[in-house]
Formats: sequence, structure tokens, C-alpha cells
Amino acid sequence: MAAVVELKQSSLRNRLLQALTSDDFALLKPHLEQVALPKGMLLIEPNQLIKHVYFPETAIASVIATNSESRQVEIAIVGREGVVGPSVILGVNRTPHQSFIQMEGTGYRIAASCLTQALEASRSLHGLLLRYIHVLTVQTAATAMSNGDSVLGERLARWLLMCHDRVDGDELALTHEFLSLMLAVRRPGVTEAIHLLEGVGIIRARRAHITIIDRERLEETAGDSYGVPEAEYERLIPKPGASTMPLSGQG
Amino acid sequence: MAAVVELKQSSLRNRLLQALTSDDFALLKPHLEQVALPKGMLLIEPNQLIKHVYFPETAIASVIATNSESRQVEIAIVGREGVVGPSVILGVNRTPHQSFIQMEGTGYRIAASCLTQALEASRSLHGLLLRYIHVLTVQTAATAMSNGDSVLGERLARWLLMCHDRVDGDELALTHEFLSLMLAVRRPGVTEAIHLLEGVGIIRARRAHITIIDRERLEETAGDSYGVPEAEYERLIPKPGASTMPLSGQG
DNA sequence: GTGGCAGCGTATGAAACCGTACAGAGCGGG
DNA sequence: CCCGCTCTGTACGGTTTCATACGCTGCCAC
Repeated sequence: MAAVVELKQSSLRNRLLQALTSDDFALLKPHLEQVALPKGMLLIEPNQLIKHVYFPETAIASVIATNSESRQVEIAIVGREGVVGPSVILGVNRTPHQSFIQMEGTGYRIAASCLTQALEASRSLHGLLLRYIHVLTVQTAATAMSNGDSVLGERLARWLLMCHDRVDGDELALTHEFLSLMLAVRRPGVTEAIHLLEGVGIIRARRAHITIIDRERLEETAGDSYGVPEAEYERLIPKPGASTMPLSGQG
Repeated sequence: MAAVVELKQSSLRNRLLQALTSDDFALLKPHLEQVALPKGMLLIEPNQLIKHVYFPETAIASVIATNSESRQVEIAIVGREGVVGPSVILGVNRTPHQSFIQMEGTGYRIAASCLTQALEASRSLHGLLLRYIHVLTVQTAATAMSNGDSVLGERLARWLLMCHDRVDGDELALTHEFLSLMLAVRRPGVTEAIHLLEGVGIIRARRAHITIIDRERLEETAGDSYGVPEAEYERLIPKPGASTMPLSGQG
């Protein structure tokens, strides 16, 4: 029925897909499927078979650890820089974690079994995705650190920065309620922290909406809690414009 | 000089090494080197080239995230069930994290380059170690959750349990000071939390020494914060006694 | 056996955050 | 236009943890 539009790697906006060699991209291309990713969509259900792996483009997903009785904490954010369902890359087809769409948009997906086959066929594909897993590990560690050591304002700043990195523009559609879930604090605490940032002109807050005004000072506010995973990403994942392997001794 | 003693897989006490197929073990054997792991030894230095990867046997290592200015938090514990230097398995030869020996003992090590070669030679070896990486990710996530959501007593219980899993017997050589560093809380807080556990007869505390008396109630105290990574490990890593692949559809 | 030190017990005031409750404010639908 | 719902602002008492300080104790070295 529908005209098959040839998928071009250069038109993609997911950085991992961009970073593939053209051979590796050719391997995945037949199985990549563009999908709408509406807010709240469950991409990975805990302890269920993972059917698809997602490469977000404009959407952002959250990875949540849930320990039964309603206690849940966000452990990672994945947007256009990464892939949702990383355990498939590690040869594991279910995980105790949950992933859902936090900011809606679009992306591509691929059947887990197709990806597994492609990983077996191409060492370079597997290598790239494994390096991303490393970065994701560092991000989760930074979350653990932030949760343990930082005051709320700092954690909020970190979270806003991570979101800002994954969208175009300076507008984030977020409610206090949602942030309180992500940061695992109570909602009025978020309200206060937002007021502090707004009071000094770093952000502007409107109903269900936050605008980043001064990113530089937001980074200052986040302090150490922001930056390590981001630097690791830049070190290990080729930039779109650059040659396929920007670092001689990567890793 | 020294008589070369043939290394037998059955005599090893690291569960990953035990779980290798005999072919995979043969691949690693020539490069495995037994080492003493004294307390405080730095196994992995942050942002430095990783020279060796370690398989602890009686020793336990801590993985620490350090964000410059003295803020540091433990993000994972590795003992006889795992491997220190997992980023090598992901094809990355340096990491922002630090690993050091927390409880001294012995273990084996292998040059990072040798391991990398072996990983390229054997898909099943790579697969096993990647599944362990998944488990480690889950452990780090559980740490993030614990740091964010749990009161100190719960976190302490979790930490003691993880240590207990990795030693023989019920004796842990630990100081309050050390625990305060691992849990990223102040030292008197640890003292109080230990008194609570001791007061109800779950542990017995002596100078620089904690004895687990009632593990079952310790698990109750830890609640949800303990158990998820441990279950994931049992699900994905073959047990020593069992056949090589205990689960038909692993992963 | 005694000096010294690492390890532990305890106190105190301050700060961050919690759980809960409730009222005002923006916004869309009938 | 106004109802109703979501979102946000604010308040209150209570708990946990913080930072810091200081004294006691077990243990090793000399």
C-alpha cells in the first residue's frame, strides 16, 4: 500500500544510528521502523520479554527501577543519543527495569531478535553499542551519586540539563508532579527548588512548562553532579560530522 | 624457577571463572595470574588505562564514583561472583570510576589486552561476561534507588548483606568510619544505625568487626532494597554445580 | 605497663526533607 | 461563560540527617 520511502542514514537524528558505519546501517535498515512515541508509552515492561529496542529521535525515555511497593526511582534518561532496551545488546532479553516515554516525540524501533542477529553479524555494530552501554552505566552511577550526595536544587539542575541536552530549543514540558516522581522527592519540594532557580533568573517556570534561560549558570548550580557521563559519551561515540573513528585509541 | 602448578578450573572460587565452558577456560588459563589483593589496593584508577582485569576470590572490591572535590559514593561491590574492570568487556579501556580492595584476600587477574583478544575469539565467553555486566548495571541501579529512597538503617542492612554474600562465614572486618564512606553518610550516623541492628540481636558489633547473627531478619530490615540484582545474577549466570546452561531461554 | 592512636559512643543545634493538607490559578470543554 | 480539572503555591509539625565536637576504650608498640 504505502510507498516505501528509502530510509537515509543522513536524515536520521539518533546519534547512535548516525554513528554507524554504512555497512552496519545497511544491516539494520531493513528492520528499522519509524514509530510515534506518545507520552507515557511503556517501551520496556519489567521482567517481560523485550520485543523491540527503541532509538528515540525527538522523544525522551526514562528508565525506572521499581521495587514492588510503589518505590520507584529514575535511574537513567535516554533520548536521541542512545537506545532503550540496552539489555538486549548484552544478550539479556528481560530486565527488572521499566522504560517509558517521558517527553513525547518520534523514534525508530527494531525487533529485538533482528538486533541480536545483526549484533552477531557485525563486530563493529556490537562494539559501538557496547560503548554506549558503558556510558549508560556511568550515567546510572552519576544518578546514584547525585541521589546520595546532593541537595535537591543540585539534582533538579542536573535533571533539567540532561533533558535540555536531548531536545531542540529551551522549552521543556514538565510538571512539578512529574519531576517529583523522577527525583523521588515530594512535590512541594520541587516547587520550592524551581522557585529558587527562577528567582535568580536561571529558568522561567510557567504552568507545566519550564524554559531554560541561562544554561551556563544551570551547570554551575548542578556542580559536579553533571558532566561526567556526558564527557564519556563524547569521548566514545563518534560525532555525526567527524570521521567514523575520531579517536585513535578509543576506549 | 617456580614449579608451574597446573591451574584447574574446578579449584577456582570465582563464580564467573567457574561458569566458563572448558574451552573458554582454556582460552584464559595461560593468562590468569593469581594475586594477593591487600586492603586498599587500587585495582582501577579513574581515567587511567586499565592494565588488568581482576577476578576476586576471597577479596571484595568496591567501585567508587568520584566527582572531583572529595565527593565520592560507592556504586557497586564486586567479589567472587564478578569481575573488576568491566568496561574492558565493553571495549572501553578507561573509566571515570575507581576500584579498590575493601576486604583483603586473593584473586586472579588477566591483562586487559589478553582478555580483549579472548573476547574476540569466543562468543560464549563474551556472552557470559556481558550478562554479568547486565547484572552489575542492575546492582548500580539498586544503589541509586537505595540512596534516593531508603533510610540509613535499610541501606546499611543492604550493604552488610551484599558483603555477607561475598565471604565465607559471618564475620565482616569493617569500621564505622569505612561504612560511613561507603554509604556516604556521616560516621556517627553509622554508629547509631549499627546500634539499632545490634539492639534487636540481628548483628553483633565489636571493635572494627561485625558479626551477622540473624541473616533472615537482616533481609527483612533491608526490605526491597536488597534482592533484585541478586536474583538477576542467579537467573543469568550458571551455578557451579549445574549444567553449563541451566535455563533454556536464558536472557 | 603505659603511651598513643584508631575506633567508637554520645551530644547539640541546624538544615533538609517528609507527609499531609488546602487554597488559588490557569485552561479547556460543554 | 463558567464548571471542573490539573497544576501550582504555601503552610505546619515531625523526622532524619548533617556538621561538629569531645571523651572513652580497646589494642598495639615500645
